[in-house]
Amino acid sequence: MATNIRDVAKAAGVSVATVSKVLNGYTTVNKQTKEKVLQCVRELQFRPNLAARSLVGRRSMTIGIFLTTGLAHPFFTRILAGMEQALQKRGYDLIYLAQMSWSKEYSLVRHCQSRNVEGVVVFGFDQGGADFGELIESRIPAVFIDLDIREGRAGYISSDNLEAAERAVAYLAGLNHRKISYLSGNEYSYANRQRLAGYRAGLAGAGLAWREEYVTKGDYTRETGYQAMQELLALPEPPTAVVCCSDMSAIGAIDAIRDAGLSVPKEVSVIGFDDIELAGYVRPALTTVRQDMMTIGRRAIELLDELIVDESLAPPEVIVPTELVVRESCGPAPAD
Amino acid sequence: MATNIRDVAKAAGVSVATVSKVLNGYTTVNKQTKEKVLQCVRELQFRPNLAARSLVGRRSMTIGIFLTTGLAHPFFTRILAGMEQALQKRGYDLIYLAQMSWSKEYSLVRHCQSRNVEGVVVFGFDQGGADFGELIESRIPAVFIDLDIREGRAGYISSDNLEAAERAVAYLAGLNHRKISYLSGNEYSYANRQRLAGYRAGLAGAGLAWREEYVTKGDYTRETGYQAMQELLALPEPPTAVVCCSDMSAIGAIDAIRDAGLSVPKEVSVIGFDDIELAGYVRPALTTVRQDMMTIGRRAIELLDELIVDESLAPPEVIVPTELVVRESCGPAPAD
DNA sequence: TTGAAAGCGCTAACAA
DNA sequence: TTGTTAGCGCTTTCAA
Repeated sequence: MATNIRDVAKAAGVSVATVSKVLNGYTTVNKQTKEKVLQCVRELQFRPNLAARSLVGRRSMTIGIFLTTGLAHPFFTRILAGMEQALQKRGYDLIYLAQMSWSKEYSLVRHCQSRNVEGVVVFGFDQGGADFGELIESRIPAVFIDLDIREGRAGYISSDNLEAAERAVAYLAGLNHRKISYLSGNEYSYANRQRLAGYRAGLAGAGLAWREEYVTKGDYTRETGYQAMQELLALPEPPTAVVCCSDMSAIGAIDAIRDAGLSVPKEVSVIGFDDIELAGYVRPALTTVRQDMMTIGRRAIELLDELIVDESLAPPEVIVPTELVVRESCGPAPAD
Repeated sequence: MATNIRDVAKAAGVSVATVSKVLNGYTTVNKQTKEKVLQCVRELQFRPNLAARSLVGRRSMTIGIFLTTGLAHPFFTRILAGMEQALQKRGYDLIYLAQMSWSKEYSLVRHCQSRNVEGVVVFGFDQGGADFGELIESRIPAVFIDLDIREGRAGYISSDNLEAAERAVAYLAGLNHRKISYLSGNEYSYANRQRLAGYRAGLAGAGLAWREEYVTKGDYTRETGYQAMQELLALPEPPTAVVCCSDMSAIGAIDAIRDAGLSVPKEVSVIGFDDIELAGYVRPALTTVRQDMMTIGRRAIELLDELIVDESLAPPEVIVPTELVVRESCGPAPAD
């Protein structure tokens, strides 16, 4: 069986209370006693049982992560990798809340409580896709990724989508493009809405008019990217440049452009979004907006830790800068 | 605060013991009492506190996952996605054991015990890279992925690497290749060793001689793939076909072939391993061995569950079949 | 068929 | 400065 606090107490010749005090950093312990206890802890490789500890109201050092996107999300690994260092540094383990199914029956809050989760990271929800009222009310600290919820003890973190899209448009305008389109992602996605706003701002900044028909619908996938691009190309005045909501949709768009007998970037320039691994491998290599998902993951944990530690902390909002990665899919606007 | 068993007991007008019995499926409860209790549980959305439950020796419904590869591993997401369904179905949550650093101080066993983890899946270790003696001794159920440990309550699961490499060689031999090379991954990787053995078997099956110089060193990465291929091409009698230990190393090899002024598959055929997303996107698209990581993930959880539930179960060994995905990177051997 | 009570490993209030 | 003890939420033995 695992060693417990009584084994340590016995070995050190003190009471369990003393061991507990040493372990919890109380200063009212004699220095020598403390040393003795610490040594026994090391020798026995004692680790307090976290179930027992959290049962008495102490910290469980557990952070939950909750997703709907499913694990298949292209970013998930990078976010997790970013979280890893922060988790280790602050002593948390991450529990993947798999027992969910977003139904009436299921309560994320209950799940967290039953597991003594100290805080939760939520990722992959669209606006209006789920009701987080219960979570907010419960006052369980929460950090949302890519969803602008900021209330009670819940805050959020996301890339600077607005600025990124604006810059993408400006970059294209600098290449003399005047017919610039935006290939949308999921309509209710916060990130997509921000990008759309950035696109609009970029247009304005470049002195270009907003054209309803230049904004298509889609859902971030290659398939809808392909389809949307086809529609764009069928327009009386097709765009010469497209800002895409994701790299996958950009790849779909490029396929459509190619299938229409046109070339990228000669006749149409394409900018992706995300900079997934694929972006550098496809031909032409994608010029794209790089999202710093490692930083987002790391900061998410840091924010959550702050929310956990400080009950009265104002709900944070963190916007992480992006980077335009110039590769081969954009070129000067073709002469009319 | 969260509802507890006493709230339920009060609401149902029974004792906590009765509620507990209902919750744990005891049959010694009056049917009406049971109904009443169940209804209160639903209404209050009661979920037993798992910390308390596991403290009294009951199940924690927690499975740990432990990696050294780091999260960046290309398969990790797919494995996790495979695990997801099995976890949900069997009622487990997955805890990512982040507090590790493979040092003398750290004890995976203690970590598991302190978190009341019922079983652990281990992924990303090379043979001899770590000592799992303590884990085996502890009798904590464990399932290793891609590492052939089978002892006590620990078993493993992996792709059929041997058969896969053998088939790859046979495929190439069928294309009339007689100078077939193996581009190695990490020397101490179990998967790599199996593939090497498969390569050898394939050679034998095709009546080809083993040539020391046709087996290179590497570590699965694009960089070492590039380098190894360069060495191969510098040989007096360079191979006309290469079986690679991974898709990334295959991509590196293709780069090297191209940089040497040769073409794939015209002058050199290349087979990858894994079938990562990229494999279908590079030019030429990679012919490769597809590993079914979703199945590996799912089965890993299922195996672990069986080990947890049945104390005396023999340590399992599961080999998952692979599939040769034929794309564009292999062709007939060039005429001499 | 039900309930009272002990105890899992730990922390913290209180007493010594 | 140290130890005794109650109690966290739950399960389980034993008695009713």
